[in-house]
Amino acid sequence: MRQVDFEDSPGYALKRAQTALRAAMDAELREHGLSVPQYSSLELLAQQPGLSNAELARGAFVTRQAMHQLLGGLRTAGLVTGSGRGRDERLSLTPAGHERLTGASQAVAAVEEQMLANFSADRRERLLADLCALADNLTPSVNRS
Amino acid sequence: MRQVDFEDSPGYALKRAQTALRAAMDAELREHGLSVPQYSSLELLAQQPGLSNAELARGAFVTRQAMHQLLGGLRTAGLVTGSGRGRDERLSLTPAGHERLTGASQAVAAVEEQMLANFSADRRERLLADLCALADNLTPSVNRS
DNA sequence: TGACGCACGTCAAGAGGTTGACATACTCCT
DNA sequence: AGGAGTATGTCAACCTCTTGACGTGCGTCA
Repeated sequence: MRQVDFEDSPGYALKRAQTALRAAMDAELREHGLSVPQYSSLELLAQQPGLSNAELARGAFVTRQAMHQLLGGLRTAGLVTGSGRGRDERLSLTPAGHERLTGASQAVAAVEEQMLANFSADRRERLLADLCALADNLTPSVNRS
Repeated sequence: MRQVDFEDSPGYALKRAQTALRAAMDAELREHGLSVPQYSSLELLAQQPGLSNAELARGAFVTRQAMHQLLGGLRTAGLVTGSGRGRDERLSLTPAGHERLTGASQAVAAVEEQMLANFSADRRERLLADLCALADNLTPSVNRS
């Protein structure tokens, strides 16, 4: 039972790679007490403090609603805090959030390194550019500010 | 508000591309009355008739249980049928299943073509190989039969 | 042959996400 | 200034997939 030919489908390969990455990240992050979406939110907030709920949701590729309840968990865990009320609340990481993130971030970096094993710097750069091109080709409606 | 630097993360780019592809496929397949997992199952079965529930589940990157109930829908829709009982049931597409798939398959091919717009044959081939390498690097435990 | 391990099919329960809806606030356009 | 369109926060209901568990059939090894 070997693959036939749909392995040649870029869509299938994309899904396969993403699924594998997700599983690997999930396994590593579990030891840090974080889920993948939680980690993503923390990383996003660390690099772009002051984001709102909706902005964070877009960055993590989930709906506002999903991010809303996800943030609830991160708040009660003391990893994320926010200043401002309602619509213009600006979110940021707590010291505990930063600390938790550093460990998790290293673990994720290790996973990415494993994923890119044997990839030269050139190849990595080219792959990154290609992936961005794929996404851009599929979302032409995005406004160019 | 432009991306900072985590856009350089291959993991993030991968997720972004996969999310965009999923959304585009979902929009196209909706017009054919199929969800993405349903289409994936049909495509898988068309290329590898005689698969079992569990094999199909692995190919579609979901659990046996999810595939089980997914198949329920496809069966009642008359798109999939099976011969054999219980454990060694062999699944295959009905004529209606094949017909439904051909239309959907064209739509998906169009989406993939859009995704790969401006990609030369060389670049496509290289990208495909790279994606497979990513997945393989993350799943070293896979047996080589 | 009997026991162990393992994959499968399947049922039930739970977590996590999405869609839908509503009220509010900001922006643009006339 | 006013009104339409749009983005946001938030509540509720729903849906899909996962995790957990159970019984069963098949292979392997002592």
